[in-house]
Amino acid sequence: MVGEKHPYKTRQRQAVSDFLSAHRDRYLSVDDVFGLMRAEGQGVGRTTAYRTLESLATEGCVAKVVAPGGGESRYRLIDPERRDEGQLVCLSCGRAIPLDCEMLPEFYQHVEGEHGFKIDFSRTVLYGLCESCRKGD
Amino acid sequence: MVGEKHPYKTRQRQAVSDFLSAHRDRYLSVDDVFGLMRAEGQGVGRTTAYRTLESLATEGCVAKVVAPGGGESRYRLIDPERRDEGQLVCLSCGRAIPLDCEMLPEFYQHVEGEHGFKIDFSRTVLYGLCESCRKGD
DNA sequence: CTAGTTGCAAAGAGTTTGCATGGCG
DNA sequence: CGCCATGCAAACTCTTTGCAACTAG
Repeated sequence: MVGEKHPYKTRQRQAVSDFLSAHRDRYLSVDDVFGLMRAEGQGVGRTTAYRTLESLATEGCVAKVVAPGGGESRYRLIDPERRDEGQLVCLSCGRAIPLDCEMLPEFYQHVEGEHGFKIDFSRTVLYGLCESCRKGD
Repeated sequence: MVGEKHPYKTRQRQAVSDFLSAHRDRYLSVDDVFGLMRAEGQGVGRTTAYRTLESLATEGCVAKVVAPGGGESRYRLIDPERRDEGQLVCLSCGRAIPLDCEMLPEFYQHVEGEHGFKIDFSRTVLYGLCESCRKGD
């Protein structure tokens, strides 16, 4: 299970963790989690979905970001195996693509050093169009 | 006036444009616009404030940015004179800061050329901690 | 048994929509 | 005059909170 820092291990918390784990390539809204889990017969209350996702985000297991236009928050399990900085999300297909790029820390440090702003990449998403959507559309 | 693509030129639209123009250095919430304009005797309806700001953002004259938790949106007139593409938002104080940085287009082009992903900076916000919050906290 | 967890219902903040009125061209 | 813009009130969306019932340890 993902967030071990909790006193109680409940069915709901386990189920949300498993669900996130099964959808690592997407940022999911609370309603995605609520609705899809219910459809799979692994339902949890909406309030519980909010609380569990929020708590996993605070623990640092989950990246929480806001949708491009505003509106709902979205969550994605952080992969501890990879240096999980830099997430690209395609505005067309919605897929999250990890950006493994040597220029990223450079950019990161430049903004911190020259502009005094420390970017938090677990809260930041670069929105745009992925390669296949640019060709397809 | 800022957004010339509209059939009618109304007092309200003019007033909102002028107001944004007089506060180019700040990101304003709808309530800032609504409240401050009213205080100055240049009031517009709240609905009109929403509609005008949204329309200016769609036209590309105005940058729209959402608060870290997904709270209110904030708007700022884009300065065509500057490389005005990056939007920083502080996770602690919520302040939005324009990023005028020569490295930004470089980074942008690198990600497009080398990683095949075309970042849309009008939809992207970099979240993190601003200078004063890093010192203060 | 005790403290943390759940989930319904209600409250809350921010935003959008329906619709009658008013103003631009 | 026709069409679009305005603005009030109501509806809507997303999220948080109150609270009684439940459950892991």
